[in-house]
Amino acid sequence: MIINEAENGIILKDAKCLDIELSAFCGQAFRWKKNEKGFIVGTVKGKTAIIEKTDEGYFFHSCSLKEFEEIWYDYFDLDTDYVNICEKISPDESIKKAVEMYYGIRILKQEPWEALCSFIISQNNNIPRITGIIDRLCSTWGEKNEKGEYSFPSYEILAGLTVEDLAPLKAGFRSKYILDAAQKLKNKEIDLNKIYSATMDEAREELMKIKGVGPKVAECTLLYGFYKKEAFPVDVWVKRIVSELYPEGLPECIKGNEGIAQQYLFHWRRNLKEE
DNA sequence: TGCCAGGATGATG
DNA sequence: CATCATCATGGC
Repeated sequence: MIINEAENGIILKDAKCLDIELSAFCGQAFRWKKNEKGFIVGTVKGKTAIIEKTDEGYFFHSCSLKEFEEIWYDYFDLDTDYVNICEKISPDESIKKAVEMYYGIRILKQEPWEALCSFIISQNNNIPRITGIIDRLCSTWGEKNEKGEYSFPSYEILAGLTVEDLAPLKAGFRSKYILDAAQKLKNKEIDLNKIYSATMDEAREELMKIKGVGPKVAECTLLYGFYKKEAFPVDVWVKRIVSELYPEGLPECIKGNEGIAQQYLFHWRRNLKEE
C-alpha cells in the first residue's frame, strides 16, 4: 500500500482487499453518498472525504496527509490484513462465495456514538429511510464544515432535546430511544470507554440498559462502533441464512471474525434478493 | 391497498 | 421461557 501526497489531495495505491464503494454502501454505515461526479462522499469526526476511484487507486480530494492519517487510515482499517482474514474465513463454501463476489468489503471503524444511534434508528426500518432520518438528524443538529457537509450531532446536544424536537426526523417510536441513549451517555450512566475493554457479554449487557437497544442493535454497535470483530449481528435474513447453511452451528473457521463473515453474507443475501 | 423494512418491548400463556 | 401484538413512517 502506498500513500502519496499530491496537489490538493491524497493518492492511495495498492491497498489490498479494499473496495471503498462496497464498504460504504453495503449496509453497515448510513452516512455515505455519491455526488454528481460519482465521487464517494462521507463525513467522519466532522471531516468530509470526497473519494474518487481512479485507475491507480483512490484519490481523496482536498485532504491533507494529517487528516488522512488521523481519520481515514483508521476508519478504513488500513492497518489490518484483510487478505489474511478473507483467506481464514473462506474454508466455508458459502462464505467463500460471498467473499469472492464482494471482495474488498471492510468493517468500517465508525464512531461509537454514531454507530449506536444509527442502529437504534435502523430497528424495524429500511435502509433508504434510515439514511433519510440520519441525514435530517445531522443537518439539523450537526455542525457544517468547510465542504458544506454536516457532522454527526453529539449526544450532549441531543440529550437536551425532547421527542417533540425530534418530530421532524420522522423517526417514529425511535425518537424516545435516541433521547434515552443520549441522556444515559451524558449523565455517565453508561460509559462508552468502559465498553472497549469489556467482554462481549458485559458490553452487550451495558448497551442494553438503553431503551430500544436489544441484542441486535447492541451487537451492531459493538461490531461497527467498537471494532469487536467477534460480534455477530443477527437479523431475520442472517438468522435464516444461518439456520439453512449452518444447522449445526457456525463454521469454526470464522471464529474471531464472525462480524466480517456476517457482513459478507449479509451483503450477498441482500443483493440476491434485489435481483 | 396491505405488507415490509438490518427489532425491541411489554403483556400474556 | 416462547409467543405475540404493537410501535411510526415511507416505499412499493
